[in-house]
Amino acid sequence: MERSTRQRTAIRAAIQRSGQPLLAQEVLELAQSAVTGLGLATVYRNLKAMVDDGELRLVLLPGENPRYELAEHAHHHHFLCRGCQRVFDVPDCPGDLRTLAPKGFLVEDHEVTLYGRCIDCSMRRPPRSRRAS
Amino acid sequence: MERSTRQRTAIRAAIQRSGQPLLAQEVLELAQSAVTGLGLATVYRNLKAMVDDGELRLVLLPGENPRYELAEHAHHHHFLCRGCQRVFDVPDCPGDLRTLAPKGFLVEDHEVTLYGRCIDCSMRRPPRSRRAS
DNA sequence: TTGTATGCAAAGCGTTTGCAGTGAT
DNA sequence: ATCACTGCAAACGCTTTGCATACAA
Repeated sequence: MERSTRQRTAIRAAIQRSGQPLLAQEVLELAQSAVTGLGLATVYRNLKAMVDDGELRLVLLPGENPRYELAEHAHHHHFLCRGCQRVFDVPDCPGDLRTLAPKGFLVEDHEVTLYGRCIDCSMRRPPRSRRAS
Repeated sequence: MERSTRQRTAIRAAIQRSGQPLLAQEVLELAQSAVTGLGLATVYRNLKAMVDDGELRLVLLPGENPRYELAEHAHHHHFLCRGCQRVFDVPDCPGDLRTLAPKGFLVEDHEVTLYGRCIDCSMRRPPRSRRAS
């Protein structure tokens, strides 16, 4: 049976309050303000359990360590800000990408990641150039 | 100055012959047939040097270890086969994805990964269902 | 001969696991 | 009183680095 602990409550609250996909390390830091002495292994174990429960979703971006977000939202993608390294939800989806694959290949899923500057960082220090995307 | 060694030659040849993005471990195994005693550290050092030279391109897919491919081709994406774990080039590109991002966000780049079954695996053992993509 | 490249082993980094002790039920 | 959960430390898988030797120039 699954028990309700201060640790799990703090971990859930940290992700809920942040509103963004978080790294395990970020979850630890946020949750430690509620539970001093919280250990990283506990964070990992709870994150894994919550993903298995379907409460959280694993957010995997190319070359990035795993992040975790609430599993509320439907199919969506992510935006990684090169200024602050934060990840934001992208509610839209380019739609059917099946036609991109070579003939005879079956496309079951797709993943789209956008890179650039979030609204905060684009106002703070605009990039000098931007490749077309 | 950069030297031409049996090791580097074998590493380059392995990637050229395979025609697919390869993991460091896969490069090692292929190149070892030409250079017995080849070490993994040498593979990593050469891959890194060749990426810096612009000869190779790093292929980062969500949740996957880095792969390496020849830097010949223009902008393209990748298809990861769930049957054989091999990665294939996807020559096409959905095009402009800038409009997907929230207002005020600057999109500089994008990455698209398709998941499914390659032509070999789709003929060998067709999947029972396929989500729309 | 010179100094980059190599192979091995050790170190790093993020994540997972073993274990004895803690605490929710 | 149970037994799942916790914290710590050790183990893991992949990648990088230190160091003495080998070899391309």
